[in-house]
Amino acid sequence: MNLFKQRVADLVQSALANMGAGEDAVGPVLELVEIPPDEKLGDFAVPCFAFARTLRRSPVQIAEEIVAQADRPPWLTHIKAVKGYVNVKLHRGHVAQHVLGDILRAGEAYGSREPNGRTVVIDYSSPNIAKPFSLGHIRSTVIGESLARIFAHQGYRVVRINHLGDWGTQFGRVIGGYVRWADHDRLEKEPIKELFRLYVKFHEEAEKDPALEDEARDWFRRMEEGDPVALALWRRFRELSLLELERTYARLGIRFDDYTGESAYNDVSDIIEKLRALGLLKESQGAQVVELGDDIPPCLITKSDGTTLYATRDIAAAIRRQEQYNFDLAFYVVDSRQSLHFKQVFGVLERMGYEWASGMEHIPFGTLQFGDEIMSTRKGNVIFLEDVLNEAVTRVKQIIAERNPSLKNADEVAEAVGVGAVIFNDLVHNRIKDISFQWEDVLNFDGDTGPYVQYTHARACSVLRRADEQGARPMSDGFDRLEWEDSEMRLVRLLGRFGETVDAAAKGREPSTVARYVLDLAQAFNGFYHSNRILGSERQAERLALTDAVRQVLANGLRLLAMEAPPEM
RNA sequence: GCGCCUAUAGCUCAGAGGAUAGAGCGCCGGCCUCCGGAGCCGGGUGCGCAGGUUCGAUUCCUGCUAGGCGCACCA
Repeated sequence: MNLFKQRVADLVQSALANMGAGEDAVGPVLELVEIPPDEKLGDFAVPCFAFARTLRRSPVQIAEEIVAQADRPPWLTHIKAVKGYVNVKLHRGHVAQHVLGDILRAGEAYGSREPNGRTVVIDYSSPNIAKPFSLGHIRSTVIGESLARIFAHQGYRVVRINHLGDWGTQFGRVIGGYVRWADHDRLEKEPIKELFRLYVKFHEEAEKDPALEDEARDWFRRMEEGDPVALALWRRFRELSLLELERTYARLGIRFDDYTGESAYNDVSDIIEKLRALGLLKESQGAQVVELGDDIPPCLITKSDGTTLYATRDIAAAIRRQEQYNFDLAFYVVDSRQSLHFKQVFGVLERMGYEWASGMEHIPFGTLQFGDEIMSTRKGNVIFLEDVLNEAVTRVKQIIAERNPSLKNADEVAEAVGVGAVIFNDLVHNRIKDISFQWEDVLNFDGDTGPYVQYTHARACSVLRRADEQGARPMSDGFDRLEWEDSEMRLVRLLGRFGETVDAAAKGREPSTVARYVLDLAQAFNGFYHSNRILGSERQAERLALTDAVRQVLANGLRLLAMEAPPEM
């Protein structure tokens, strides 16, 4: 639809020029073009209030003059001045031909852009290993993956990075717990759960006996110094955890390109040397810091005991990523509570003189809350992602058994729909808002949910399948020669907005824009479906084409959300 | 104390300066021997408060109120 939007802008622009108001006087019209609130008014509208000052006439008059001055090209059927707006209706056949033709031609690539030669590296998910993958991690994981798909669709080369939390004092605690209380049988059978138990127990005991924290710090110091005993334990924990993690990612349809974790950056002496050489490093209370001006607190580079901090490793990681991938943009899909941390990291990189630091961006998201409490791994107050996925899949299986017992691949479909429900429930929310996790929301599949969208897609597939069985063929060309009805055009217009929806999602780094769009499209199609006959109608061929276009765009949208689109469910 | 984020319908949330502010959940009432009822249609009280910018503010700015979060050796 951008094509038509541009045409409308050009039309009005040249009408204004005829009236003696060139672009230098009134500015670009394109930015003003909008979609009227009521479709009866037209496809596009240009408000004329902004021209009133320079033209020294009322908006109502200006709109009328524009209408009088404007050309009447064949793609336009109606141009009218209403209360200071210029309202334009497009030739329905031209629009349908443009939109449906594009969808048919592009298929999976509909709504995408040509490769732009730019690279974006996206750091997301990045769980602490040796802790279970809790529900708290799902936001970063699904938002990051969706952004990866959206940016790939926008023509970027995307590098998916999982910056594993495989280093740090939490391993000191796990080792501390391991040497005291390990259940070796259980460690073999349920490694993650056992390691987690040790971690939680250690944390609880340390609240009673603060000396334990010193012991944990000591274990971590030994790791950093290369102590073979500490490292062997650490390596085992890491391997066990990674196996579990990869199984979960497989369920979510995610494959990372780079699993370089924090442990790769435990030697940051070169960074520290560079900071010192640049004169950025200052000593403060025994620690080394970089000062960042009056607005934000200094960034801590090393602790007083000489060990490194998260920020230091993030700085090292950023430099390595730039060297390895030569990125234009680097996203960090991380909890909004860490925004100060990223300001500090980016600030240090800028002060180090790295121009590419301007392409670094923290993509914050709100906290997932459970009831009134924030989920805290330390307190053991967590819900495991696997449990949520399993509950959702079980619920889907029940529904399939009730309503579609003859479905083939029922288990596979239940997995796609159950997992999709969980993903969608997260992505449909604006990412910056806090989400309160409710079982009844995740396990409800009516209304604005993933299964609703998938169901609509399956329904469209079902219609097309039946048509095929009857030998009915969708129309494939010549859409411009038809008279299109209101209800059909409503769908065509919506289909035509998919590309700009993906643009907006990319620009705002906001997957929920796509989630909202697929809901709108599903809703519009279901409305159409219930009030219009497709098969057996006089308009069967064009409505089948419309159905196929809806199927395609829903599938494309779901894919950008990292969801499956099963043809039956 | 300083800083960041949030405030829209009973609840969960859309609305990135424009014409009567929209969905879903829940509640009530409907849906054709026919393409999938995880569906469709109907029913409504709302932009936290006060200023400002603008032809026009739910949207931008300032202040206030309320909630959440962060602020040196955790990540």
